[in-house]
Amino acid sequence: MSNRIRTRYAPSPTGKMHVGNLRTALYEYLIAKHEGGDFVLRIEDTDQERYVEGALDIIYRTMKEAGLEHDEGPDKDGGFGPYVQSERQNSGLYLKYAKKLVEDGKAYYCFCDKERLDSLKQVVAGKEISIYDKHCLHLSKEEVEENLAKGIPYVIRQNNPTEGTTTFVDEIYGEITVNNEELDDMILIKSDGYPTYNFANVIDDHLMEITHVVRGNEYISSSPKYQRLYEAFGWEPPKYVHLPLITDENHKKLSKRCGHSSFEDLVEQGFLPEAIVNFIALLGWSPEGNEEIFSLEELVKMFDYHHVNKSPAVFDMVKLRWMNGEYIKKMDDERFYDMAMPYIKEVITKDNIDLKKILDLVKTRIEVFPDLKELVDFFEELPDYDIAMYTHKKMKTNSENSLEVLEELLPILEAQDDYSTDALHDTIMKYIADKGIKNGQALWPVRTAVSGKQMTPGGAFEIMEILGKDESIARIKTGIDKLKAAV
RNA sequence: GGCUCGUUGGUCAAGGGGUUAAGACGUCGCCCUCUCACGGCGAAAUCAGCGGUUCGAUUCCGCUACGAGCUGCCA
Repeated sequence: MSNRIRTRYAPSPTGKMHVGNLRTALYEYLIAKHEGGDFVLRIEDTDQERYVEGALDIIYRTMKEAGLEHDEGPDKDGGFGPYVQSERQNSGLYLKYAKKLVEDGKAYYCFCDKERLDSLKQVVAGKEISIYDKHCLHLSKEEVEENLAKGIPYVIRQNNPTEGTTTFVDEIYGEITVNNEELDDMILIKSDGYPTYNFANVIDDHLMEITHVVRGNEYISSSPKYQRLYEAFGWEPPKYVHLPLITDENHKKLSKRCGHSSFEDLVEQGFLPEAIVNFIALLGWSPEGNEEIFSLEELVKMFDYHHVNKSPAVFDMVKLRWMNGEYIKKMDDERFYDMAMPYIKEVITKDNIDLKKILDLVKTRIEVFPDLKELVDFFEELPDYDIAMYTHKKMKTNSENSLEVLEELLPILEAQDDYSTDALHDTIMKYIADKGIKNGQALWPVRTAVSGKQMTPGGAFEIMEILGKDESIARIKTGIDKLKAAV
């Protein structure tokens, strides 16, 4: 075997891609690419019951969007195919290896039916558990042959010792030892002839020469059994890298219900793939310096799995939002316009307005695209605002002096045709200087009149430029009317 | 219940016998400013608890508590 590093991402086609799985895929990719190795995609579809139509497309699409390009996979033969377990199964591959274990006494046929298995179950602490009692291990070779000949459904189970201990080494958690009496005789081949994940994964990882098995923490307690499988075959076990769990804010496993458990959900909520990737890379791992914003290429350069954390990490949406905002701010304008346009069109339907200028205003003010809608809706239509908004202590404005300013400014603005930000700036600042007032005393009422909002992206000049002369004047007149009616 | 793993501010985390216990998000304050942001500056906030080892434990060991995972013919 060569020293070339090979990792694999081995999802089941059962639906959307969970962020925990995506992080696993990411780390597998990073481990391989950091060393110039191979990243393999293998589809584990041995459970036909859970197969979901279209799930395969989701896997391909998600990996593509996340930038995790695989070197080998169902669509890219690298000489270790097939890369789909159901196809591998067709050649009788798994059964062949299972039979080899049977011959060596490391596995055995089991003909126990559901009723007998159920009778083995017991309820402990409110949970149903069952440990197989090795009943069929004691069948004679003749009895087994006879049952097989009769066509009685069977499974093949691993034959684990009941004494002694089994130890395996995890790159993150170190040496882990368990008593063999804890090892259940897990099923290797199901009665439908398909292998279980537990078995197929060992066979395929070995056959595909996977050097680093990276997977979630939940497999750690099964690993001693895999270890025994490798030993039974006389194969060298891979390096194990078990990753800490990602939890929700309540420290519970991320569930489908929380709305941000899958890559798809996140994208739908307006998050950028590269921000998601960047964020999850930092869940359970941290680089050496103080930087936190990294491209995939940079992650490849810096990633070192030896620094992966042992403890679970909370998936913090607030920080993800911040990070997404950072990506938006750095995004080049064209891509930003493209991505933001569908959202702004939801709230602004008039066509005599420069949407790109509005988007420029909003770029540093949103963390996620849908945020922009409520920021810019006033461009579409002046809200029916309360004139209390004209009163601002710090600006030293109130209804009376706001009305005065607007009435004085109205003819000046009506006389002006150049509504560029610069021109507006010059004329209004001149008015302010001549009158000898603070900037805010004029600018606050004007901004309020043209926007009808307390807070706006951009100031009075920018808003008026975008609105244009007619609409600006109309809104100022509306402001004057509102104020007159109240004074 | 059993087994396994984990526990540094609210969150992500660095550090690993002697440190003022990094940094980031968030929070709060100040500056900038026509508002909101951006940007800049600053502050509050952490070693789960108890024992042990040691001149000295956040760091090593043990126990407890809490959390999580596994205990499927799911992966």
